[in-house]
Amino acid sequence: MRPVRHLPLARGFERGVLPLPDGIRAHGVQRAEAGLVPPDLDDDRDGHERLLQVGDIARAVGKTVRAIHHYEEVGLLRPHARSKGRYRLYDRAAVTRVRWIGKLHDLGLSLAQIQEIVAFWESAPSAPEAMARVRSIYLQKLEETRAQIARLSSLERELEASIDYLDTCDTCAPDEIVAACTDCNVHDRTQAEPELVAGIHGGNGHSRGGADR
Amino acid sequence: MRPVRHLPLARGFERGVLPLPDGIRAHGVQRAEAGLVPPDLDDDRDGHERLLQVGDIARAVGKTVRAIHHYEEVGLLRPHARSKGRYRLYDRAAVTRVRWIGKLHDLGLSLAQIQEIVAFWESAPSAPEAMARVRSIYLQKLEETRAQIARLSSLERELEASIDYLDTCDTCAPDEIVAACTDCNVHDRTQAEPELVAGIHGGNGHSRGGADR
DNA sequence: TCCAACCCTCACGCACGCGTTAGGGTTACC
DNA sequence: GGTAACCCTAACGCGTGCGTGAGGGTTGGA
Repeated sequence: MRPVRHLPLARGFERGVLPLPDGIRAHGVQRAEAGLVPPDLDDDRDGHERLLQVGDIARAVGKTVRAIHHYEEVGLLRPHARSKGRYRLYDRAAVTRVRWIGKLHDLGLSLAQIQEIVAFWESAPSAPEAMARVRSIYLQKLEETRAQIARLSSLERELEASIDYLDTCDTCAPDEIVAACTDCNVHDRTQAEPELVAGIHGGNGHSRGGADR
Repeated sequence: MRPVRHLPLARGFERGVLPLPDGIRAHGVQRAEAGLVPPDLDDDRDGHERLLQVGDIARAVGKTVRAIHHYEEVGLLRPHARSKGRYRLYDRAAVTRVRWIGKLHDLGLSLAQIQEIVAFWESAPSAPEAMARVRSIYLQKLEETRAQIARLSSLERELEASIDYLDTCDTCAPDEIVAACTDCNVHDRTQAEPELVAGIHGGNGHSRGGADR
């Protein structure tokens, strides 16, 4: 049983399932007005591409400056040039690159794995070979993604069933104690309790009289 | 920009995207003949439920013993009893419980968040209230799960498009150098390069002649 | 010339979910 | 009573993907 790669869940909903105690709040989301690149960033009148600073990239893709730096540290990205003061300067391909990194990451690849792709690409002997390799990786990811969608769809159905089931609890006596849920009788006996409901009670030791074999 | 909860990807496919060098192999998967509980584990002739050891639970749900211990450490699970020699003994509800934990975890809840649910449940003043709470959590998760499915489906389409696109590369001259891909002309010019393809080349510094503003 | 807003390079920190020794008892069958 | 297969507690380790200072330089407009 091995560590398992993960796909990101709905961003922004992950801070806790019960209300946070007062004073403990997830802190602000940086000033990422994502998607916007300074309006005059297209081309210079000399036809030169105007270069972007790291903050521009970060804002354009909705990541932090630190993240961009980190991608560079692990060999996923390199600035096109440096200013005299050693500021990193990027061309617009860098934006595409960082978005690409984000998507592969969303697909469950670790940064190290993405780096493998980059390294392979850059050292590939011939173009068709490189493309074939990438294609096969994408093909595998496609399968995995479909499998993941299937798993999530299954969980989706379980959630729906559980929610339906829990709806019935409204009719339970309002002063009923939770311990009684174990053998509650307000539910339709023909339909088994969903696992997502059954798991809540039971399995935590105190079911019935203790036994010592 | 905050840490992001993750959903597990296809289990078992996450070991690396390029072939592993000889001798470096993902290590064995424990003897988890998952799903099987000793055949005579139902009930005792006395009507007593036969209790399970931690290893039985682990095998039944496909987790490691260490994981089961860990769930106990974080307050998600308690053995029904202990043997004279302090072995943990579980009833079968524990199997359901651990599966439940696994599913919620798959849905992107951290163990701490799951624990919040357990804690709330166990201290809830009334049954309908507890159920309502759980219901609302499930409802939220349902939405997030649907959003995640949508995101993955979108990535799925991107993968498909990219694979199609890369298919065309077969017709490229077999000795073409990868650097030439940047302005390759074997592809259908009417269709833009997918981002999953565009990100591979470019964005890594060496595009055209260096500039120093 | 001044200043706000950026950017630079270290480098340590952290959350999560267990893996992995290490050292030593327990069970149950033969 | 031997032994193989389990189980116990305690405690450190790790891989990932950045967050978060600290201390200090750079840019560019007013």
